[in-house]
Amino acid sequence: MIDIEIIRKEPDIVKEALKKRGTDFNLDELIKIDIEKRKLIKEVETYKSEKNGISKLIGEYKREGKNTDELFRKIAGYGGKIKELEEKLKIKDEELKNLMLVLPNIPHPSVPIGKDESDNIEISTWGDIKKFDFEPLPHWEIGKRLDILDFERAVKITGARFVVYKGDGAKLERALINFMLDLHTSNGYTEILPPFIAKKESLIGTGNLPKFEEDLFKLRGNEWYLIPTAEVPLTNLHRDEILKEGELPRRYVAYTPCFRAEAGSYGKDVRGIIRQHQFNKVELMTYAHPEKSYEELEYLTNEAAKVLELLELPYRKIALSTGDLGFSSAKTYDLEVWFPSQQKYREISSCSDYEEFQARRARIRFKDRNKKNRFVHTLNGSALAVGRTVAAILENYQRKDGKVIIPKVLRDYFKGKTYLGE
RNA sequence: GGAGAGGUGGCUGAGUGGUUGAAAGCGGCGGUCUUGAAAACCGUUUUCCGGGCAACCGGAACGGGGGUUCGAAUCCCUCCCUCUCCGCCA
Repeated sequence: MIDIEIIRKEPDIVKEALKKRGTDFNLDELIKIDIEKRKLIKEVETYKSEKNGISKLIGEYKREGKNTDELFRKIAGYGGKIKELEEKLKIKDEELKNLMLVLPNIPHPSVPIGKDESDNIEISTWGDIKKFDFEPLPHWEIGKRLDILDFERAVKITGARFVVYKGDGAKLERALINFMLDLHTSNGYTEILPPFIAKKESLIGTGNLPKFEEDLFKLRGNEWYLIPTAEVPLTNLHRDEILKEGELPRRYVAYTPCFRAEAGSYGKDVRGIIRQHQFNKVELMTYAHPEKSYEELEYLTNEAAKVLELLELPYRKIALSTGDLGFSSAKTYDLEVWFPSQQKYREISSCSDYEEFQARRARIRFKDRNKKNRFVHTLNGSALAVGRTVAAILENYQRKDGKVIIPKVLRDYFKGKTYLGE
């Protein structure tokens, strides 16, 4: 949620932001409703104030044993009038809230303006793209050949877009999770193992609801959802809390599986483990001081990139354009890892600064030096999506003889073994 | 699944239908004292909304929603949640 004060005082900033995003949103309608709402508040509060005054007098008169008939005559009409106005106000208030919840965040000025992902800007690249003297196989072929990924049986158990990891495949997944957690916890992130189910309010807090319900797996009527990312429990860890200024930044890391309905992604990435209904991810999340927010975004993105560098996987860092930016985000960097079989970089991490957009929705504040309650800034980023990391390792570390080398930093987790599936 | 207890401010915990936004204690913050700290003492300390440059004024909130009443933390209804015991269980 953005600050309604900005809409009131500088609606053009918001309109400009919506235009940059290519979002169709009737801001004037929202402004109209806000004005009507405030008018109703004024009215109803005037009546209430008068009524409260008389009510208080009744109390005093009774205590002093005075006659209260006159006061009762005076107060008679107020109840109905107030009730009527309050009903109107409630409707207006709900209308306004519903609109505020589907209004996207304002992009940071540094975000490149563009209509979609084709306007994203490459910031940097890292690592040498390996030249193969043979045709590199896609990761699903390698997985099958080594007997570490089993798609057929996953279909039998559940259906499409699921996978069974087996033997060294399962071990690689587990090793990566441990490797990532070990790295981040030694760099100031506190490890959290949260619930993998979240309630509606939590998903409203992060911005997944009410707008993107179709992306989620819902359980038990309207109450529970499988988390689409650890961002949801991590951001709601401090929902409705007022933190101390000195406690910022608070940095958390969590491993969780992520569940996504992937509605509308039908022809995309149907093969392999790039796009699954369930995948593992290690997520970084920071509650930052507003003044340190963008510094923190760089720190967090670097932390994610470090994983790729230690795994010696070539990647590039891109800045998402306004047209590609997520609903809640003010600025996002994506890290994309090189996939030899596709001759393409593919997203493996997304690091975003939400500024106070989520904090406002989830009421996460801190008390500053002047004892004022202010909203924190929230940030998060994948570090990394584990399934995609497995895919990238299989493809980048494959050899002509069919063997796949285990990245050096993971060998300890494999008791010093050099190749997968042996 | 069965039985019971309870939801009040950062925490513990009082609360009579009428100056109770709420006693008291703890904690936090500021100060006095001290070389410094502790202790002691004094003061201060919920949040949101509307209006105002501001001082401030008004409204709202004692799990959520509804009701009774001129007036509800206090009475009634309903939903939710938490805890304890028994059963079952990783």
